[in-house]
Parts: sequence; structure tokens; C-alpha cells
Amino acid sequence: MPETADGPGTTEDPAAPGRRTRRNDPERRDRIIDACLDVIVERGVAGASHRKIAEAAGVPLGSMTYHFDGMNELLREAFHRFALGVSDRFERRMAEAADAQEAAAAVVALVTGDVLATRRDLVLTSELYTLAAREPEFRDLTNRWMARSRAALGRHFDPVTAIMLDALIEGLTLHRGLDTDPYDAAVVVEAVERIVRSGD
Amino acid sequence: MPETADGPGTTEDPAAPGRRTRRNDPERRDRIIDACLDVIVERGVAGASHRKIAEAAGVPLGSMTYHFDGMNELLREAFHRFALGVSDRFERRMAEAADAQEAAAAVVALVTGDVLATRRDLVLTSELYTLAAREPEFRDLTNRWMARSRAALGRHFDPVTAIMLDALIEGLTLHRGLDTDPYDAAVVVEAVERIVRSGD
DNA sequence: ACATCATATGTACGATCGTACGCATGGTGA
DNA sequence: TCACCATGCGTACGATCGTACATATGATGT
Repeated sequence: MPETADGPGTTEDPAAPGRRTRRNDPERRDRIIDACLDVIVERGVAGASHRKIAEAAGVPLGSMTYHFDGMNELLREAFHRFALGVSDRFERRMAEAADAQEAAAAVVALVTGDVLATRRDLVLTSELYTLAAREPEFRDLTNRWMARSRAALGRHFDPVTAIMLDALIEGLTLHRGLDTDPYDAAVVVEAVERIVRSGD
Repeated sequence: MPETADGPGTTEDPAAPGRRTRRNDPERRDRIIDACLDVIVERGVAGASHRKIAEAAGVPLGSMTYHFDGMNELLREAFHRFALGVSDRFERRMAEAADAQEAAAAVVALVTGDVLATRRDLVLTSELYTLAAREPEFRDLTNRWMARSRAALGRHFDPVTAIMLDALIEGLTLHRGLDTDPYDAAVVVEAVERIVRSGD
């Protein structure tokens, strides 16, 4: 059974079998948000219902409407957390780079490697963009995300180069993620080089 | 009332009020597919139900299961048509370009202009990628689309440059489409130039 | 120890969904 | 002209959805 990471109070009270104590669970809200992302990865936003998320989080259905004012708020918080997480990792990598050359190498590593190229990240990013393409509320979220990425790139590159790099990263990640057999990483190296080389 | 473009047989038979003649409508299947795309643009794949699509196409609900073997087949055909259309327009633009310089200009025009930058195209592309990220069936579709784009670019650029340009176009289009106030078109010109300049 | 009440949850409702299937329909060959 | 039957459609069914709300629960102050 999946029953992942039993939260506090989820298990039965040994002293009173058959009864469940659920009160006083401060992390419940967080768990719901995480479970929401998990369900989205597996079933998509379309398949992410209150019931599925509640089951995945190990909380009763009633907790959904109690902690969140409707599905939209839950989605907003979930994708906010996701974008923040990816953004943090990106920012950290850029901060760790000593100069533009290291930064370029870090960008290549992010695209070809483990951070942006996860199936989970690909799915969640696509789902978020789909929401953003239709609802301004989520578009604000993606805009803040893009702005943060460009700012992180701005540590090492001029603003225009940062914008172009940001777009290139997006396209490369997306295409490599969707491609049945992704082209060689050398292409990524070359592409990044072409963009940053002229930016000095 | 929306009741767009009454198809043949959709209106009442003047000779027999209250009766409807629906037989012999060869374009019905096509109309359903087009209506499907319209509904997806407006409500998303999640909101594209048989009933909504049937209403938009001006056909009875029964026609849905009659012409298509389930929702998945309808989606597959609809997105196939969409990808083919965009691909055709892209191909044509590339074919019209006399040399690499004109091709580069065409790429800029496509990204900043009217073909790829429509809200409709943005929404449909996002929705398709979201499906592709999860289901291999739709991933094949996007793969064929990407292959065709690269082949079209291959008329004027070497294969590696074509791959990079393809990714750049994707990222630029997506970011410009989602950006609340898109950066200047000059950035697009510069980015394309940087990618193709080193490709000679 | 006990009354109190904010916190938390179980349940029920109306809407909408995809799909199956029996029947109406009208083109067609005799 | 008319019977026939492939084509096309109206309708009903079971499932699932988001959400509201009455009620259970247990922490807390006295």
C-alpha cells in the first residue's frame, strides 16, 4: 500500500483501537499541498480531485474544504511551492558559480542533468504553463518565476543575455524532456556557448 | 446565441416544423474536430466534454460516440490537426525564404508576429505538451512535429543549428506568450542572430 | 471535574461526466 | 411504390465531481 509517510495522528491510537485522533496536526496543510503535487504528477491537474488528494495525504475529505477555500486556492499554493522550489535550486546553482564560464556550465548541467530534467518537473511545469496560458492568476506566478530566473542569470550575464538564456533553457529543457531520444548534451553546450559568447 | 455556423441539416426542415433532418452530413466529423479545438481553447482539455463539443459543433451528443471511439481518439485527431496546421504554416514560411538570412528573418517574424504568437496557439500548444508529458501517444505527435520543424529549418541551416533554433523558438514563443509585458522584439532578433551566426 | 466552543470531519446533494444501447430514419434495390 | 437495414441519434445509467453543513471532538479555562 502506498500509505506514504504516516503523519501524526494518522495511525490508530493504540490505547483505543478503532478510534482515530486527528486533532492538532500543524503539518497537515503542508502535507495536503505536497500530496496535491504528487497527484498532479500522476494524474494531471484534471485528475487531481479533492478526494484523490485527501487519500494521498491521508486526511479526510472534509479537511480539503476546511484548509483551502476551494480547488483553485489549493492549486495556486501547490504550484507556488513547486515554482519556488525549482527557483531556489536554480538560484543556488547560479550563486555557486564563480564567473560567467562556471555559470554557463551550470546552466548546461541544469538542462541536461537532474534538476530541471526530471519527469516530475517536466510534468508540473507543463501543467502550470497550461493553467497560466488561460488564467491570469497563474500567469502572475510564472512571471515571477521567470523574473527570478533572469535575476539569477543576471549575476553573471547582462540583462539581455539573461532573457535569451532563460528562453533557451526553457526550450531546450522542454524539447529534451519530450524527445523520445534526446540529442546529445554537446548540442546544449554549443547552444549556451553561442548565446553567451556574443554577450561580453 | 453562439450557435456558430449552422451545419447542413442543423436547421429545422421548413416543410416539417419540429422535425430535424440530420442524415448525409459528410463534413460532420470534421466540424466536430474543429469544435473540439475551439472548446479546448476556451475551456481547456479538462473542460472539453462530449456535451460541450457537441453543442459547439451543432451536433447531437450521440454523434460523439458514433464518430469517435472515445474521448482519447477525438483529442488525438484534434491535436493532430492542430500540429499539422501550425507545421504547415511554418514549413511554408521556411520554403519561401530564399537564403539563411531571410529564413532567420522569417523565424523572428513567426515568434514576434501572428503565426505562433496567437493566444490560441499558445493555449493549444501548452495543452498538447501537458498531454505529451504524461502519455507516450501524444509524445509521438510532438516528436513528429519537432522533427518536421527541424527539417524545415534544415533547408537553410545545418542540423545542429536547426535543433538549437527549434528550441530557442519554443522558449521565446512560450516566454513571450506568457510574459505580462513581453520584452522588445529586438531581443528576439539578437537571439536568433547569435544562434545562426556561429553556424556557418 | 466539567462546561464550553473553536476546530475538525462525515455525509449528503446537485451537477456533470463518459459511455452504451434501443429505436427512429430515410436512402436504396427490387 | 415499398420493404429493408445500415446509419445516426435520444436517452438513461452509474460514477465522480466540488462543495456545504450539521455534528462530533477534545483542548482549555474555571
